[in-house]
Amino acid sequence: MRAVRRRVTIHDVAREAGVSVTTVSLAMNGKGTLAGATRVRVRETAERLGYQADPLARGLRNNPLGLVGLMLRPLDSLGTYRPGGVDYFTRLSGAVAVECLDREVSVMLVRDLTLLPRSPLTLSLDGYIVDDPIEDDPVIDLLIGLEIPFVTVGRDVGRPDMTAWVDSPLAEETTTVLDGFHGSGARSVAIVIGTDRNSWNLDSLAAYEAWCARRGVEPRVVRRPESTGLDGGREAVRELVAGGRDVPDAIYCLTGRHASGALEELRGLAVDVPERTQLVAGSDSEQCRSARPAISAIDLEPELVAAAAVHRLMLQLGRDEDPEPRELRSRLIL
Amino acid sequence: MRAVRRRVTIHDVAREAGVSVTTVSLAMNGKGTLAGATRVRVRETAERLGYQADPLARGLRNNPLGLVGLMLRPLDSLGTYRPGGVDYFTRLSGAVAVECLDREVSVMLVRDLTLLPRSPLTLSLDGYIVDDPIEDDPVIDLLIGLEIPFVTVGRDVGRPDMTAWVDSPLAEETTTVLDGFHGSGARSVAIVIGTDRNSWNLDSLAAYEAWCARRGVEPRVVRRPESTGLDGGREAVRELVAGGRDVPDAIYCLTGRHASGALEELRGLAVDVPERTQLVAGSDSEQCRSARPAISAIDLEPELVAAAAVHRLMLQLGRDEDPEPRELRSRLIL
DNA sequence: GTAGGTGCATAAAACGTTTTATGGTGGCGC
DNA sequence: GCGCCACCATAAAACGTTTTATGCACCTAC
Repeated sequence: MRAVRRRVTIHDVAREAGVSVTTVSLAMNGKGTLAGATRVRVRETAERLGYQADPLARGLRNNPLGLVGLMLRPLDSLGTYRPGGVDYFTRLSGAVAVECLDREVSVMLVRDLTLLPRSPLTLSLDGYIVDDPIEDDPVIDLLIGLEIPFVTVGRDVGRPDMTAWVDSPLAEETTTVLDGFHGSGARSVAIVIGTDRNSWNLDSLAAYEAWCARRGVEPRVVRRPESTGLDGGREAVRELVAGGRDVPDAIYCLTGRHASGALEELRGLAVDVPERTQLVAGSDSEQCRSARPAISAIDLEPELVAAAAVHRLMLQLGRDEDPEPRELRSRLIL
Repeated sequence: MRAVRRRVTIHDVAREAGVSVTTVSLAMNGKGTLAGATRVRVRETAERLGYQADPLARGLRNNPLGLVGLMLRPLDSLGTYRPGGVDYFTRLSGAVAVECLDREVSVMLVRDLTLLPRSPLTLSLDGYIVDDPIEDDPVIDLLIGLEIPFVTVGRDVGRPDMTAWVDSPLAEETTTVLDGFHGSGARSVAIVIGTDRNSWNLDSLAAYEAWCARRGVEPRVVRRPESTGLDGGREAVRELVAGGRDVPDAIYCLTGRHASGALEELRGLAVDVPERTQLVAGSDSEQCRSARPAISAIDLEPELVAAAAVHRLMLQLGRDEDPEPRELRSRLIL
């Protein structure tokens, strides 16, 4: 069972080159005051022997590991890492991995860091990408306390001074959807949002309320925990029409699962979608596409988000050079 | 920049509990001959201080890191890790990560291990999952040489004696698709496959040829490198009809990209799909779903594949207990 | 000739564990 | 009272690096 794992060590190189291990280390890392010739000779020897420093041993001395963590906070609060019909997270993690590969860095998916026992290595990583932190996220406190660099996707709304984040233009997206509703005649427009206090929910809600005020439309807001899924969507529709109130002309559900549940409930009420009531989801998923009729959704383009987030983190880690600004967008899928 | 990274070490626990570091180590790992009371006291102290052994330091002594690698060989040979419209890989890697999280193990995505420089840590991992190895895959040679445990998804067709693999029932899938074609009247049935020598291509081809022989149908096989994408699909159709040959009644394209290209070319030839010629893809992707008309595809259910592969690997690593057999299936999406 | 550099290389400590080999104590049989 | 064993605990070496502090040799200036 125990692997022999006999690698070429720094001692082998030192012996072969006739110098001390110190010299090898300095030569390989371009540090210290070594004669040019020595440096070259050592490097050639290392090359010849196929020497690569053991990252674990380096890591022991607080050197970077070439490994960053990705934390998907909504999945933490969802209580499951099996996101049925939530494409966003698999696409985001895939895209983050790809972006990092280009830079010789690897990615690990990491669960809520505040839960013990933590899986090993999590505190030894070079940095973190935290997707959709909640307000005053304790995970962020932990990272700050440990002085581990990080970038968030979506703001931590409790920390207005924090700048290390990237995000999609949520306000624009929301406005676009709502304008779309209005343009096709909808006058009573409802929004169904989750209960996690992250910027995705809060910024969307704020944009909705601002839009309503601008258009002189009465806001109709329903909240259901993200974890309620389809049932939550159904309940939301029931709440909207409770007490004999009108069925809205349009409903904007932030999550695909809520949208999917809402669609079922509307059909149960014999409401035609989209003829009588329009329905749009704030994030795309298989569930939306396979619903009948298919539910229009916003494609958050997690690939772009990932590229921006990784770039931002690599700048902090000193692994990317020029800060090349990237703009994020999103796109409505009909 | 340099983090202080002052964690609770084994020395802190030893001092606090009034014992030696050896004792702490033995107590935590359940080894050695310690008095029960001592063991309990040490563990309580450790718990109280929030001690968790540094995985890097443990790793130095050849202990497992709690980290496994995932290698997606088709992406290596595709030359890009940005698989446009290839859902399978993002879904698989997401699902593998999820399965591992349940076991307190993390996953890294790793590029072709035979390419230098290797990203750090890759040789220190506990094990690997290798997706769709090619025939006599050099990566497998490397893993065997280093005595690193691994499981493949899809067989290495050059190593019939190797048993550490899981796979979808490719032969069944192929037969189902072909029977479907035949049942709806298709008599001339073509297959478009890739050129990678992996079991996905080879087993599908073998099943196709067996089916043709059984049905007394003349095989029409076209090969195009996976990397040719849409263009390859178009070329494949042109090759099928070259020299004035009949347009097939049905075409089975293994990759979604080839299918997508084939669809375009068929439309260019004014062939109605699916009325005149049926088209099915061997793996599902966004591209298939968004094509007009949408292309039917096999859903390989990477989530199930991932569960099986991870379970298999964990058995090898001694982290899963009972070998609970899992069967894989797949499903046709229309 | 001595003091002070400069240029180059190295010994040894440190990082946080695990493991091997050794030590001490007390009880038991004779 | 001695030898032996069982029981428990520990010191020290080892893992493969990086870094700090030190050393040596030669040169230069006075």
